[in-house]
Amino acid sequence: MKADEIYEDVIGRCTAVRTLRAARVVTRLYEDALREVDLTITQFTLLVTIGRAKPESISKIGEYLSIDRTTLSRNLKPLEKAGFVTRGAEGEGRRREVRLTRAGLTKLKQAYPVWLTVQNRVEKELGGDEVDDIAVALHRLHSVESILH
Amino acid sequence: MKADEIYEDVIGRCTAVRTLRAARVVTRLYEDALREVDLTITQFTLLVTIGRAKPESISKIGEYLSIDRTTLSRNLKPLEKAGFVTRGAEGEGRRREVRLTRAGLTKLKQAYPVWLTVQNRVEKELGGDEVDDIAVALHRLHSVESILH
DNA sequence: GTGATTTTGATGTATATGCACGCATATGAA
DNA sequence: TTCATATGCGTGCATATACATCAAAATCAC
Repeated sequence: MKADEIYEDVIGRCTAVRTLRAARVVTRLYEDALREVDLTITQFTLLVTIGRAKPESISKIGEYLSIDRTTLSRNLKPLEKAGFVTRGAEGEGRRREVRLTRAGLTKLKQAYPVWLTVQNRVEKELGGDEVDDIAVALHRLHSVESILH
Repeated sequence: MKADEIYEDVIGRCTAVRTLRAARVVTRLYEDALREVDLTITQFTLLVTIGRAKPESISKIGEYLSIDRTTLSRNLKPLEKAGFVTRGAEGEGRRREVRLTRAGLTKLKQAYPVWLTVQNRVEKELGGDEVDDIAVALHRLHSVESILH
């Protein structure tokens, strides 16, 4: 196969190229804003997910966000250190409940308006319908993983 | 604002949550396959981009892929070490042309069928139209960055 | 041509990501 | 009960990501 044909094919339709590039762009937009409240977008997401789900294990968080548990094990450390999240004591069995602390909730409430500003800006620029399309498409993509495995 | 309202709002429509989750899923799909030829999806993408664009600087690669030049500076190291990519000699000015070597092209040709298999599988599972929607939506998203900055 | 500005690049630091692996725990089978 | 299997967790390792900062080079203004 000609090299040029490979280049055009991959650049022309690789889903990974597009998705990863989009992820970089989106990450930068949200991180730019959230820096003001000293949170990364992942940390913000984790605070929300933990507050909402009160997960009985980090593995559960991982299922929802499609993050490997070993990654989460490390992602939680800055949040624990900052006192935004607590985990069940080490001794009580293997499963360790994850909980949002009062300080974590305070931080979340402080970060929410910042998130809202970026979110609204992104939706406005993309157009509501388009955001819906992305939502549907990405949700579908999320489901694909289990199908393929 | 009630905590529950924050949770539902963010989980319900955060573009970053959706995009990053999609990126993790997609990354895993492609990396699973490409492991066979000992490349990450980013490395594969870089080989294609460099081969095609023959970029006169890493900054140019970054523009196309929306990757920070400092990130690229490091991402290229494994590829240089493996002999897939060369850079203009250190002495000849600040800009250093990036080129795909013969070994890099060989590796790319070896990896292409592997990529093709995943790509076709993903497109089949998502459906062609849907992939187009994603493409359009993500391309639009890519443009947003410059609008907002 | 010289000086100011911009562009380009690399390193320090910190987070994010996940695989391989080993360990602890919980569950089920006999 | 005891052994085998499932599940849950953390560390070692490697890559990915980008900001702040410093240094070098290129470009522009005059």
